[in-house]
Order: sequence, then C-alpha cells, then structure tokens
Amino acid sequence: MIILGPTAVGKTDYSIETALRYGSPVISCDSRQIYKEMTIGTAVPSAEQLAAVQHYFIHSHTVTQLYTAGKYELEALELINRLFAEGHETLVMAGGSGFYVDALVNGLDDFPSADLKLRGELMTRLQEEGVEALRLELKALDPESYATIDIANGQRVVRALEVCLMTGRPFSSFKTAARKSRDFEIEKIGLVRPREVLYDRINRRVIQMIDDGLVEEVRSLTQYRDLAALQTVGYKEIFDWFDYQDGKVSAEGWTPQTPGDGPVTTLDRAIELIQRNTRHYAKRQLSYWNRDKSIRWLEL
RNA sequence: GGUGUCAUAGCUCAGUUGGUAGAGCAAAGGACUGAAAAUCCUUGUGUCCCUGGUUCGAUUCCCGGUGACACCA
Repeated sequence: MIILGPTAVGKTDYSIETALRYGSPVISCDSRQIYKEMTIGTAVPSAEQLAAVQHYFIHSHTVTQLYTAGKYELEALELINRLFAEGHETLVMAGGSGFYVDALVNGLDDFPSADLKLRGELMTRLQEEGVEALRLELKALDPESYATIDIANGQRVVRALEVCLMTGRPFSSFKTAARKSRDFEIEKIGLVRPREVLYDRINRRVIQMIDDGLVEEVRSLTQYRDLAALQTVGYKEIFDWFDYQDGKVSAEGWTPQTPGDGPVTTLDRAIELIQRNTRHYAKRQLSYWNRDKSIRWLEL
C-alpha cells in the first residue's frame, strides 16, 4: 500500500496510523527525507513518530553521495522482498516523490546511471553556449530523442546527450517503456485537501520550520550547497539570503520589471519565497499524479 | 490651507504623439525514464479613480471632484 499526496497534506500522520494498523513499518518514498543531514526543512517524522514505527529510507543516506530514483528502485525492492520474506502480509509505503514511486511501481528502463564528470562538462557548456548548441548535437546523435524529449529543457537535453556520449548509443535506444512486473499487489492511496486548506498548512509549516531552527540547519550545510540534495525548497532560499548578507548579490540593478525574484534581502522575504515555492511544488505533485488513474483519492 | 506628483490586471509598474492596453510577480493548467522538493512549457478583458468638456472617437488632452504621497506654510 502506497500513501502519496502533496507536501504538507498529512502523509506522515496517516501513514503511521495505517502502519500501526497493519503491523507494518513505514517505507518512505521521499527524495529528500532520505538524507541524514537534513531534518527540519524536509519535515521528517518527529523522534516520537520514528520511535513508534520502524521507518526505512529516512535519514538513511548522505547528501555527499548522489542518490537517484534508479538506486531507490533497487534498494526499496530489495527491502520489500526481504520484509515479505520475513512474513509481512501488507507493507505501508508513504512519500511525496512521484518519480520514486513510479520507479518502484513500474520500474525504470536499463539506462546507464549518471557520469558526474561528463554531466559537469555538459552543464558548463549549457551555461556557456546555451541549449541550442547541445540541442543540435543531440539531433545529430539521436534524432529520435530530439523529436520526443522536451527540447526546451536544458536538464533533459544534457541527460540524453550524456547517455549518448557515455555509451555510443542513442538515448532513445534504451527506452522500452515496458512496465516491470512486481510479485506483489500495489494499492495507491492519494491524500488530498481543498487547495486553500493545503496552502494554509504549507504557510504555517514554513513558519514552524523557521521557529524550529531551519536557518541554523541550513547554515550548517553551507559546504554542501552545490550538491543536488541541497537543491531543495527551504534551503535554496536561505542560502540566497546568506549570499545577500555576505554581499555576494546586491539589490542594485534590480527592479520589479526584471524577470526573476530579485535578491533575498531579509529573512521575511526568504520565508515568503519558501512558502510560494512549496506551493508550486505541491501543485507539481498534484499534476504528476493527476494522470495516474489507479490512485484511490481520499479527502482528509 | 498652498503647491506639486501620482491614480492602469490580485501586487509592482510600463504604455497608448487621442483609435478601449502589456510586462514581471502572484494565480491556474500541463510535461516528466537515474538531479524529480530538480528542470521545463502554456495561459493576461481590466468600469485604464469619478463627473463634465473638446473631439467622429478620450484610459490618453482640458475643467472640476475624490484619494494617496511629497514639499511649503
């Protein structure tokens, strides 16, 4: 049983109740709560909650190692098989990372995993030369991907190109879109609340995080700021505020007409941005699951 | 009390040398095969503050009013 839903909807409480009912642990499906260095900003379950029910994939990995949906598929599957073998009838999973859920449920094709060095080079080129150059290169190496992937999305173009260059085969040739069969039944339960209520919960939770010491948590992770794990709502905005305080960005040259958010001059501004970006994130989650007709929705 | 400036989309503003208007943000919708809390795409009709005048035609010019701000008393 997989419990999913947008951030701040109440998955943690619901999943713990459910797990207790089934005598199951909770297997988390969350791309950020997995990191042991991050706690407040990722809204991991409280110490009491973690004590009440055994949790997996919470604080289990480190930000210093790139973690991906592919690794999650492997590790989660292994864990699930082990737990079933130990006699569990029903397992409770919970999380907000749709891509991770998909990786587990349907499986990913057998793509090679990221080559960080190559990716770094491609990202540099993306910044210096723009998407256009990379796009043309992809068109030459893999016209099919060029025609099917979102060509405006630099990150996608880089990944496709990365696979082509690493393997000498077109990115599209790895794609079978075949669903892997799993030897257990999966039931998805989606938690929802009225938009207004959800947004209100998000806004309050952000304030609570600040009260709980988010700023200090972020400060303690400064050395990791460029890692993928730290590209996270609640962390990015506060790093930007630090930058402003350090004089790395200034308010000069910025007017309301300029695209973008402008400098993060105060903590209050950072809070506003975190709240907004969390709302945006919740919307993306909803849109991701919207097309999945197998989800049974439950209004809280 | 006097003078001046401003009054346009939920917010901050641009603009129309007079032919009923457009950006950023917000908001809404969407995409997604190893960075996914990432990344990317789409969507803008609003008494252009109110009244009157000039004009074929006013949100744009003029008179008056109201409100906000600034300065002077």
